[in-house]
Amino acid sequence: MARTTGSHSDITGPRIHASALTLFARHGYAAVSMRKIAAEVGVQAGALYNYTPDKQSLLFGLMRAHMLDLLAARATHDQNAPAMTQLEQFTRFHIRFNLERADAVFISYMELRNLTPDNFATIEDLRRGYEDTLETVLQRGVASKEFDVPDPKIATLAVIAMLTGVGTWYRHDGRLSLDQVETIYWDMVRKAVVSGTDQETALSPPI
Amino acid sequence: MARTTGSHSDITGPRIHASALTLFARHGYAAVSMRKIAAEVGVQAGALYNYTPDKQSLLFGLMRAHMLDLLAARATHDQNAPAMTQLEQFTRFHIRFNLERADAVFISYMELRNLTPDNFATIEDLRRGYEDTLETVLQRGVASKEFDVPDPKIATLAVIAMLTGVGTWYRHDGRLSLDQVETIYWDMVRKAVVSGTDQETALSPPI
DNA sequence: GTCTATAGGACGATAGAC
DNA sequence: GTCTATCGTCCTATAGAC
Repeated sequence: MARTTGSHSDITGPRIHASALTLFARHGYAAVSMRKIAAEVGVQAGALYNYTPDKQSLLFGLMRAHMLDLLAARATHDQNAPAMTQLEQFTRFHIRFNLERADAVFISYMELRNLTPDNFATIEDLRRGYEDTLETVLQRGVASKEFDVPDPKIATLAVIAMLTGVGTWYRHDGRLSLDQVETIYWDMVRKAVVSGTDQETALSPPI
Repeated sequence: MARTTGSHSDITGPRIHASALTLFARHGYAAVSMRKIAAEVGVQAGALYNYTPDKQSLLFGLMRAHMLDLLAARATHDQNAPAMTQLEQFTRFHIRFNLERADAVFISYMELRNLTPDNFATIEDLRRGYEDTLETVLQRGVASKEFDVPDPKIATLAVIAMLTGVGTWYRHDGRLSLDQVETIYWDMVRKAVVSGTDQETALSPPI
């Protein structure tokens, strides 16, 4: 340690991404300077430009990598299981995956407005692809009569918003284990999409 | 119009708040300079300091005013109605109020990290006060057996996250009216907090 | 690949004229 | 109450030495 010059390409790149991720999540993209990222990594600001053409590309790269990770993990799930099984899997997966990557999730939501239009469109496409995997499950559950939702698209957005919200309050040293949290949310998600108890269910009467 | 100097205290103050609200929501607090706010208002940057001691106070004032508005509107609701009635009222109120103030809602959530610690604590207290009004409804509904939720605190956060999420996609010229959206969400909220249909309800067995 | 140095500009906030 | 002018600082990105 304590060397002040030399070649470090193998480790500097990942360290830049890790530091940028943490700092962007904590203070916001616009509030974090390239100098601060460099200081966290332990290099001078100019050295960052060996790894990224500019600050915008650094943000976009972090968000894109996160979305691709999310889609890749989601793609491993069985898409032929019963809709109820798939919905539980999605619920538990979304909570757990997002809590494990709280910084990336936070950035991918909060910093959308700091993307250039092209980059924004790319991230939005990826996000919509993820949402579509849930919407498909809900549609199939409606078709099989496992679920009863008046509007699968809105139900998709509602479920994802509810689950993503866990990230705003969950603490690993809190009173509930991750599994308990998953179970509580799964209970609410399941009830929300199945048939109601016939009290004032005025929506989507059977045709 | 087109006068370049003079006294405008009656209108400049509100215009500064309105411009700051819009710009902060669109680009983020850190990305908006005092010069840009001044340009939007139609004054020079120095003039802003007749109305706010600094940029931080401007942000804090917007967030505080929004939270006080929210709490004042919520305080007008009947707190002795049946829990089911109160929950429907909260659901529709939260969606409608937040959609009518999309910029303020967005800022009050996204810019928390740009508040000084003292200001952050103040806003957090106000936010918790609002959440408590819903948690109280859920607790009363559990006591009266109208609701069946294993953890009212988590259900509170889950419901609020789900409802606030409407702001990320709702457009006034979209395919659904505000009332339709409220009804769809109320259907999901109601079902999520009442008793399930006895399939795998392993949580909180009756004592 | 990292350094130092710097170009060229924007930033928050203040001072003093009117 | 608003203006012009400015202080001192910070910014992104680049150039050239090693």
